[in-house]
Amino acid sequence: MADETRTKVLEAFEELGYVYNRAASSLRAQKTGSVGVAVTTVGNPFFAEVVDGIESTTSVTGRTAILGQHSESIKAQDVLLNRFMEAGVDGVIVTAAHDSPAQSLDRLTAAGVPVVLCSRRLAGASAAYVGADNARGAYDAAHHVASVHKPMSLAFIGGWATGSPYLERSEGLRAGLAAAGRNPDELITLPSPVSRHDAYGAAELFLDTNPDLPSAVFAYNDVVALGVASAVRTRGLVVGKDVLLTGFDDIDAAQFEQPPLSTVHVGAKEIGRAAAEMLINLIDGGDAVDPPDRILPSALRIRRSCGCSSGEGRP
Amino acid sequence: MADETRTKVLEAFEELGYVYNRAASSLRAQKTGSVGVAVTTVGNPFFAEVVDGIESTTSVTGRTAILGQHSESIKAQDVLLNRFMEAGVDGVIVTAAHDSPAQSLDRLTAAGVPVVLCSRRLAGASAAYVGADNARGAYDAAHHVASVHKPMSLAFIGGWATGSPYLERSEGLRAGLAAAGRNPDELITLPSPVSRHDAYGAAELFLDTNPDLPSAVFAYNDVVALGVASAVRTRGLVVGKDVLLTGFDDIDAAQFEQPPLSTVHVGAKEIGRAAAEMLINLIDGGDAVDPPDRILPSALRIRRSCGCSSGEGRP
DNA sequence: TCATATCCTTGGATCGATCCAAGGAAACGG
DNA sequence: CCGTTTCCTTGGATCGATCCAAGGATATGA
Repeated sequence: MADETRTKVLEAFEELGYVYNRAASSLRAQKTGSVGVAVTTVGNPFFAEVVDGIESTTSVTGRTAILGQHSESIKAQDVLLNRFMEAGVDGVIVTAAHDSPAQSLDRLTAAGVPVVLCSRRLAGASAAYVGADNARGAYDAAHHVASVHKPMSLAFIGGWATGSPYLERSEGLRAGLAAAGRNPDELITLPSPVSRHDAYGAAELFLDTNPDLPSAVFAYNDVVALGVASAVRTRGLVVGKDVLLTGFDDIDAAQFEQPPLSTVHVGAKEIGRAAAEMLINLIDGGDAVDPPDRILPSALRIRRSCGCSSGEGRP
Repeated sequence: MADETRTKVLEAFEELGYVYNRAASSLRAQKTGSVGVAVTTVGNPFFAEVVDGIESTTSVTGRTAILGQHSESIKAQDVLLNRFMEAGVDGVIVTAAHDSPAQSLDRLTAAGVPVVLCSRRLAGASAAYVGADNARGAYDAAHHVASVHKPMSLAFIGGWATGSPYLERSEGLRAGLAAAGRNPDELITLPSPVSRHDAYGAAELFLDTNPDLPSAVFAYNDVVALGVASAVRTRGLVVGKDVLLTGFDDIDAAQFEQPPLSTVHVGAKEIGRAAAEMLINLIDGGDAVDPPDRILPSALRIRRSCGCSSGEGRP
C-alpha cells in the first residue's frame, strides 16, 4: 500500500476513534501479548526494582505487564495465578510466596504457559529460574569480613529459613568463613520475616545472647540490615565498629545509610530485565526443553558498615 | 442448581482444565475487568507505595492491574495509554508525565474510559483527581520551622516548577512563612528533576550562594531531601543544626535516615487506595458529572532533621 | 378447564481480529 | 496465445462468553 494511502487510513482511524481491539485478537489468536508478574509487594524496594526491570523490558516488545502482589500468602498467590490464567497471559514471572508447593504452578505449566521463577527457586517445579549468585555473594562477604576482623560471634539474621536464597546465602557464608580460617559452625542463624521490624527483634535477641564485641552480622538482605542497624544504635553501639554489618541486594537506600551499608550488589532491576528476556524467549521460541537457569553475577560492595576502612565512602 | 451438582461441575472444570476465558467475555461484554496504572517508575519509592495501594484495592474487586511506566516522557506515556486503550481497560489511574498536555487523556475520555489523576493535577483535563493536601502540609512545615528558628535563608529545593504539587507546596510554604512572621518573598526556589543526584547538585548551588547559617531547606519530597542531606554532609555541615531540613511524602526511608528526616506524611499507599476506590466508583456508578476531587489529609512529622529537639526520636 | 401471565430454558446471533480457502489477477514459460 | 504457477484479494468461518428472543413449562386467575 502506498505511503499516501497509509497516511490517509491512519488519519481516518484517528478521526473515527478506532482502536485496535486486543480482546478480539486474543480470542482468535490464542495469545494476549500480556505477561503476569507476581511478587510479594512492590512496597519492598527490591521487588519494586525487579518489577521496574520487568516492565521496562516487556514494554519495549509491546507487551503488557499485569501486576499482582501475594504478600507471601499462598492462597492469595493462587488467586493471582488464576486471574492470570483467565486473562490468558502468554507467560508469568513469579517470586513464589515462601513455602509454596510446586503444584501451585502446575495449572500454568499444564496449560502450556511458560513460567520464570524470579529470585526464589521452587523445588520440584519445572520452570525457568533467574536469580543472583547468592552463594558467591555471601561467600565474598563472609570471607572479606572474617579476613579483616576477628569478630567474637558471627550471625546470619533474617529471611525464611526454607527459601532457596536463604539456603544459598547461608551456605555461601559458611564456605566463606571456612576459607578465612573460621569454623563455619560458629555461624548463628536467626531467620525472621523480611521486614525492618522483625529484623530489629531478631537483632535484639542476637545482641542479648552474644554480648562480646565486635560481632559480625550478615543480614539476609538490606531491608533486614537496616532493621539490624536500628537495633544496634538503640543499644548505643556503633555499626561498623561494635557490629560489623553486611547486607544483601544493594537497594538504593544502602549507600545512603549512615554509615553506608556494605552489601552484595545483585542488580535487582537487572534481574527483572533478565527474567523478562528469558520469559519472552520462552514465549517466542519455546525451544527450551530443559527449563533454563540464569545466575546473574553478584558483587561485594564494601562501604563502612562492615568496619573495613578501605571501603568506598559516601557523604 | 443443587449444591451437589455445582460441586460436580466444578470438579469437571478442574479435571478438564477449564479456565474462564476473559478475552471472550471482554469482547462480548465490552468490559475487561482491568485497569491501567501509569506512573513515572516504581523504582521511586513513593510511586511504589502508590502502586501497592492501587493493586491491593483493585485486587479485592477481582480486577486486574496493568502497570506502565513513562519515566516522565510524554511520548512513552502516549504509547502506554494507547496500549491501555487497546487492552480495553475499564479505567485508568495516571500520574501524568510532567508538562503533559491535557489532550493526552482526550482519547481516553472520548472513549468513555474514566480517568483518575493521581498526585498531579492536569490543567484542562476533565478527570478526577486524588492527592495529598500539599498546601496544608507545606504550610505546617514552613510555619513550624520558621517559628522555632530564625534561619538566615530559606529555600525550596527540587521538583518540576510547573507541576501542581510544586505550585501547591511552594504556595503553602510562603503562606506558612508569612504566618510565622517571615517575608514569603525570602523563599528561594530551586527546581530540579526529582532524584537524589539532581537534588544534590541543586543543594550545592544553594549552599554556595547562601553561606550564612543556619538555613532552612524545604525539599520537594523525601527523595530530594536525601540528596540535599548528602550535599550538606559533604560540606562538613550538620543536618538539623546548620541546615534545617524538611522533606515531603514520608517514604519508608525517611524515619531511618540519620538524622531522622522531618517530613510531611501523605500516606502514599493510602493515596493509591483512594485513587483505586474512586476509579472503581466511576466505573461502577459513573454518576459523577463533575469530576470529583479528593484531597487526603497530610500531617507534619517532626523528627530531627529540622532541628527541633521536641521531635520524635529514632535509633 | 382454559386463557393469560411469569419463569426458565435454550438456541442462535454477536463482539472484532484472525485464519483459511477459494477465486481472481498477474506473471511466466512454452 | 494459452496453460500453469504464484501472488494477492476477498469472503466466510472461527474463537468463547454473553445477550436476546423465542418457545416450552409451570403457575395463577377467571
